[in-house]
Amino acid sequence: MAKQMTEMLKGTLEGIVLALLSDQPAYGYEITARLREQGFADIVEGTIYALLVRIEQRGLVDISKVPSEKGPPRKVYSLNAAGREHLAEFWSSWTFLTERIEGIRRPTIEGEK
Amino acid sequence: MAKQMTEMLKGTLEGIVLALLSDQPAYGYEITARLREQGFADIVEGTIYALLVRIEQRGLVDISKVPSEKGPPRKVYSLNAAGREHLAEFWSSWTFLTERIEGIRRPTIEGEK
DNA sequence: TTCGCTACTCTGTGTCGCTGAGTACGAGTA
DNA sequence: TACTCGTACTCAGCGACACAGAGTAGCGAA
Repeated sequence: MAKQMTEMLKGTLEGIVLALLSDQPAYGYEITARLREQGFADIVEGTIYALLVRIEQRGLVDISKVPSEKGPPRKVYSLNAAGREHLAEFWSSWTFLTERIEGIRRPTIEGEK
Repeated sequence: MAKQMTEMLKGTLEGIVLALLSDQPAYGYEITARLREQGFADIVEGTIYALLVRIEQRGLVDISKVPSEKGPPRKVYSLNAAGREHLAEFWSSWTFLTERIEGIRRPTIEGEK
């Protein structure tokens, strides 16, 4: 899906993961898998884990270790109050951006195609 | 509009500028002004010029110098064939991303708000 | 024992937007 | 003349983020 995607994901991937976590708690490997199902086929595992470390250090999530039947223990992340607030800000920024871009796209629709 | 915006603009700002240029040729200062009008109030001039240098080096735009009544000569950028193709790819990536994100947002709408 | 899946960690790299300062030109004003 | 103001572009350095790629570790099946 091209290198453009890599750049576009900067900033939005974090919001996407927070949104997933707001639906229900999850651990890294699971999040990666879920993203792949949802169409982000070439998301890199390392990227997700790094992102999770980041949002943990910022205090947006709570963590609990849960033993796994298969493999090492899971670090389960759940969104806390700060995380929900951050997510709300993300949605507001995202809405702002999409509205502007649609505004720019509109007059151009004839042009491309 | 927060630091989130800075990250979100990565990758998309280039598409936005290409879209503006596909509407009509323009020079740096003008593009900056136009973006500000359209709501991107705190876009930094230096960012736009750097971006223009980049897309020039990638051969997405043609350039002509036009004398200005007020100030230094203008570097007018116009989208060429490669640029239009790149723009089309941008729209396709953008559409992909917005669709996924809306798909994730939907089940969460109750949650935030 | 080896293979494969689960699950997480870590170091280094490139790209991008921002910061902040600088250059340069012309017109109006004191 | 000297000053300021608006136009127009340049540049060095910084921080944040996604990716590349390799490594560690646990478990079950062939």
